[in-house]
Amino acid sequence: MSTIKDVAKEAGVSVATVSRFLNKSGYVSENSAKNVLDAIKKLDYQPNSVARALFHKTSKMIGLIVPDITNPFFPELARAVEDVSMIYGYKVLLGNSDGDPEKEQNYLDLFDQKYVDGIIMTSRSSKTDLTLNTDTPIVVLDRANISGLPTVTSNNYEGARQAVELLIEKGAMHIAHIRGPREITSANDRYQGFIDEMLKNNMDYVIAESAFNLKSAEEAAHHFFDKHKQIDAIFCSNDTIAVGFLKVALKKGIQIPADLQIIGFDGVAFGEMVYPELTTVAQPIYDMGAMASRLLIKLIEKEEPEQLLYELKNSIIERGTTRK
Amino acid sequence: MSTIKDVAKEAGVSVATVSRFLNKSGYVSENSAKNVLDAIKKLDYQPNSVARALFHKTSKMIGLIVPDITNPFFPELARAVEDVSMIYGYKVLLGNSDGDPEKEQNYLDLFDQKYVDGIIMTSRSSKTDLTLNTDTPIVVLDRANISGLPTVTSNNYEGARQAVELLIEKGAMHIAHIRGPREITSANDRYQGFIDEMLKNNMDYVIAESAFNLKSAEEAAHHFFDKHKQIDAIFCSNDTIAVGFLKVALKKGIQIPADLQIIGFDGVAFGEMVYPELTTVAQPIYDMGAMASRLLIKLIEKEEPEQLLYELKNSIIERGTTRK
DNA sequence: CTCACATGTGTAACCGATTACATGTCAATA
DNA sequence: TATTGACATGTAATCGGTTACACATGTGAG
Repeated sequence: MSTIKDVAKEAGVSVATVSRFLNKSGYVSENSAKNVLDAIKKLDYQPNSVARALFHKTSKMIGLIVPDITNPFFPELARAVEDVSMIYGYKVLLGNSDGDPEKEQNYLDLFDQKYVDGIIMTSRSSKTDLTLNTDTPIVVLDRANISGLPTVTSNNYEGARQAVELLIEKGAMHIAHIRGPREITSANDRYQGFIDEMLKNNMDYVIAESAFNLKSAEEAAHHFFDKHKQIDAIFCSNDTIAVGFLKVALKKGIQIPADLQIIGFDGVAFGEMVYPELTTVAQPIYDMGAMASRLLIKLIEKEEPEQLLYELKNSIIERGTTRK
Repeated sequence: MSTIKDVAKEAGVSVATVSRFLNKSGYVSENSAKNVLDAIKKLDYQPNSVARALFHKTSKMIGLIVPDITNPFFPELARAVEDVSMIYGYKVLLGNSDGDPEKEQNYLDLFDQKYVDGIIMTSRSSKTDLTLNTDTPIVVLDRANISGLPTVTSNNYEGARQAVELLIEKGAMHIAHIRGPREITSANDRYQGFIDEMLKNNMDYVIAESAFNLKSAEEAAHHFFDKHKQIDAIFCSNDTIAVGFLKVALKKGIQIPADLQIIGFDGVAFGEMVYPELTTVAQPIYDMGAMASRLLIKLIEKEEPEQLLYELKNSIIERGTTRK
């Protein structure tokens, strides 16, 4: 690897001139410019971004913290973040936190040491759990409960409401909701949206609970179907739960969607892999990631963003687990 | 953010002493050590890793290039890489290449500029497509065709063979293989394993082809089922294709596994989400990622690794798309 | 009583960039 | 002719660490 000194020597100028050439700052004569350019090509020189980072206290990197990249919601988010960051010249440092505030703090510290320019995190921690370095802008994604920080979410409440509307419109009489964990804001919002819309329609409902993973969902489903024979529609707090219920229902020989309609939440890719395909309230996952990146980059570049809270709209995708 | 100078001043010693203390190198008196430690705590000092990186030409980061983190195979790999890297104190810089050699090259260059200590890449490019910086160790994952580089794969040929064995054992008489793209080594190996085992058993076979995505698989499946009525078992080149065929078969009212058995390859999470659950040749995805990290870290730390090619074993997971 | 060596510490060079500042040339202007 | 400002370039300080080296001091061996 050649350095700016090598280039300077090769071009017969000082390092300052090379630097000015590279950054198009200050004056460089045409002649020098040519020599420097030739030298750069000859030596295959690439400026060292660590040295730059040290001087500028800036790394052109953004840190991304997700609970678990293995959870199908996050790869798409991560992809979006990377895609738009890339456009603006930022690279992505990835961290999995498992939702553990300690791991989150580790990454936060680490990111600061590396002079990342900004951080995007999906977290259920509250502001008080974390020591935030106030010079580094942070955008919070999906779970909107680190109060005061710029946030990108979707309207979970409204999405849940619409899910219920759809089920009713499709003739459902006895609707159940499988809610997600109580620590997760979005699960609570979806729950509330469900409740409110049911009450508005004067309908009775059944609530069950499951974690956001397949195993937990299947267990819940087994219990559920043993107990509640009359239910003809289920709104699940996310697609994983929905798929778990779908599987168990199929196994029990329940006709989907004739006897039982199911609607999930998230709009994650595997909703299309199951049969019947899963009807769901789709979050604009990619857009949320892209939005978060753009917001963060505005913050980094000290532009005034229009808003600090972006709540994107969900849209219902009707597929095979609800009636035509 | 406080610097080593602040700490030195606070502790009443020179920066060299602080540095020696931090790195446990050279001599530091007990008294100085105590003062330094107090100062560090008081100032909440964290050494700046950019400055360190500049001096050491080392960043404690490893670069990970995957084609597309959105492809369900890679999150688990990425997770494994991050988990073991973390243990050894390395962080992960992520890049999606979309299999494009130009993007791969971009990340490679970028990683060098950032002084990453090593690189893990999943790539179908050949060594000649890429300009590799020879000081930075690289481990290639999954697709073993950048010849000469240390590699971690699974035995695709053998896995395919076993898949055929299983189908025959389960009474399949007319077996088809849906092969993956010809540019992908692992798809070719699986194809070859299929062919060889079929010939060995003196059986006729049908070959069809599909890209590794759901849409392409479903299209292929529609064509396939229209044309080949007598087929009673299908070995698919990966789980995505298998799920696509499963869906279309179910839609056509084909009984699975009674009339048609299906086996996939990869062992990706959504194989358990469909019903019937997908029988598959499971790659030890997490282990492969972990192995690649450990191998890379050995290379980084100039330890002599035992081997340069690790070929892990696949294992068949019998689930619902093959007979009991 | 020296000498050798372990212990302890500070000064300054260095990693590879950026940039403030000084210096110098040259043409246009007063 | 003296002054000014645009153009051009180099020197050296700086970012925040690490470490070679020089220079103490103290202790035990010969």
